[in-house]
Amino acid sequence: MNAPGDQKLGAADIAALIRREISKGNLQLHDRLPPERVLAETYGAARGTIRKALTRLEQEGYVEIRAGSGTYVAHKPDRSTTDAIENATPLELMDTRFALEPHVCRLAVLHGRHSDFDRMEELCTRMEACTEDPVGFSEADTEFHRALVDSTRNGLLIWIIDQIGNVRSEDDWTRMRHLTLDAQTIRTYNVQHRQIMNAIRTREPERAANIMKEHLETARLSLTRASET
Amino acid sequence: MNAPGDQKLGAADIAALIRREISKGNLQLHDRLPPERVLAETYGAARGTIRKALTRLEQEGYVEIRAGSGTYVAHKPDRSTTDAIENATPLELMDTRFALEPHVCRLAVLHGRHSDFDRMEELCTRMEACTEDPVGFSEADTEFHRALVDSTRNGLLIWIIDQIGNVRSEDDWTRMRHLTLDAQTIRTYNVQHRQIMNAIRTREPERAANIMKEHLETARLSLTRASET
DNA sequence: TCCTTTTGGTATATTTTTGGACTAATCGAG
DNA sequence: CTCGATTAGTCCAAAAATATACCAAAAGGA
Repeated sequence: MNAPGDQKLGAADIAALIRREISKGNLQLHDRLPPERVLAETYGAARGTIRKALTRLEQEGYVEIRAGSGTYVAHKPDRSTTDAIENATPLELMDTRFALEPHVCRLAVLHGRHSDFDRMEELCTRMEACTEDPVGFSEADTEFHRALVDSTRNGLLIWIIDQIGNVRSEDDWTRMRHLTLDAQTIRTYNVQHRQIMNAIRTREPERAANIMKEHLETARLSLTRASET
Repeated sequence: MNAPGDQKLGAADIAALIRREISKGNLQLHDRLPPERVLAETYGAARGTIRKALTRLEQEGYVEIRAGSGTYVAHKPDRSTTDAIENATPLELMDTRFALEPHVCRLAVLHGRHSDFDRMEELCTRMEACTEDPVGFSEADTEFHRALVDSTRNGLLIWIIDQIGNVRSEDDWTRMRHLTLDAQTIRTYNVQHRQIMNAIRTREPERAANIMKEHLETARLSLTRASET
């Protein structure tokens, strides 16, 4: 494990290593870490050094030291961005989109500008030319939803949906999605996209939101149908 | 990256390299960077040069130099996560909650368990005891909304709302929020929370969502009223 | 229960490491 | 050539790390 090139580790280094193990989740809440004397050996340092590192981690709230008993993890791992999103199941993603996108439509009505809408209709046109090209359609579709949320001018929403979109563009999800994309489904989507655009143009927030819900419902059906195959 | 053909690096170059490592996150907060003598060797420069670079980085606030101890990173890497959320305005947060929380209610009806609902009602009781204690109420309120989203069992949603909640617990936002929390407002909130709970208990997703919308509308009004003061 | 082992807590003398400061020689471009 | 930056040394003092010993609380087995 310890390669020959292991340099000397100071208390700060060891603290950083353990802190990272905890943040990463390798050491979970209430886990007991090895005795100081063992840690000393594994890290190749003296016990006093380990002790300094642990004392520091205790002050930072990462661990709790109980005399005679041991040292215990006392800190929840940070759920990192990537973890939360990468571990999300397709259904979780779907539910999240169900929460966000209809309201995004409402906000688009409120805050969107003509130039935003022009761009979105341009993408609609592009999608309509892709009836026989699922991959091309999928790309344009992602861009469309991205443009939609952009038009809300809400940086937080944009960021959230961007994160979600990053997953959607990979893995099984994409593959599964492409399976469901026959010409008929694409035509349905295109109609819905146009309807959404019209509702936004005519400043009808609730109608836009409702069509988006239908749109997502259609997508969810395709998804479950595909996963049953 | 630094191929054998590394030409002579000046103090400014080395400072730039290290600065970049820190910004990129390869060197994280509290990490100790190698001793000056080692850096001198790895960068192929004399110790005095390294020293100049480090001194400069210290003045810029990237590192902290402790005599006899070492040089430590004292700068958080730019994280898009925290940036997007920390720069969010209260109104953006509000719109995002408007998107998420009503749908969270629907999902709570679908996926929540009795134990979840018990916990939420316990929090309702706690809030009702805080009519004259805005701070206590606020804490319980945050926990309530957290418990609500927990009951959806959707890790992605939980993470998103967790992130948003972390901001909400700080800064002007909290201060502004407390200003708006007179006893009357708290009573209104409590009634709404109870109504939401009832709708979830009786498995009425749309009713729960609608009451949550009202609840958020109330909160938004309080907010705008406060910001006009 | 009692006894042993394990574990953290403390103390201390010693050695090593590390940054701080200074200097003279060297290199490079204007 | 001159001027600035760089280099390659040296010595210093503070900080950290080591090695060792002993104590007290907790845990576990007989």
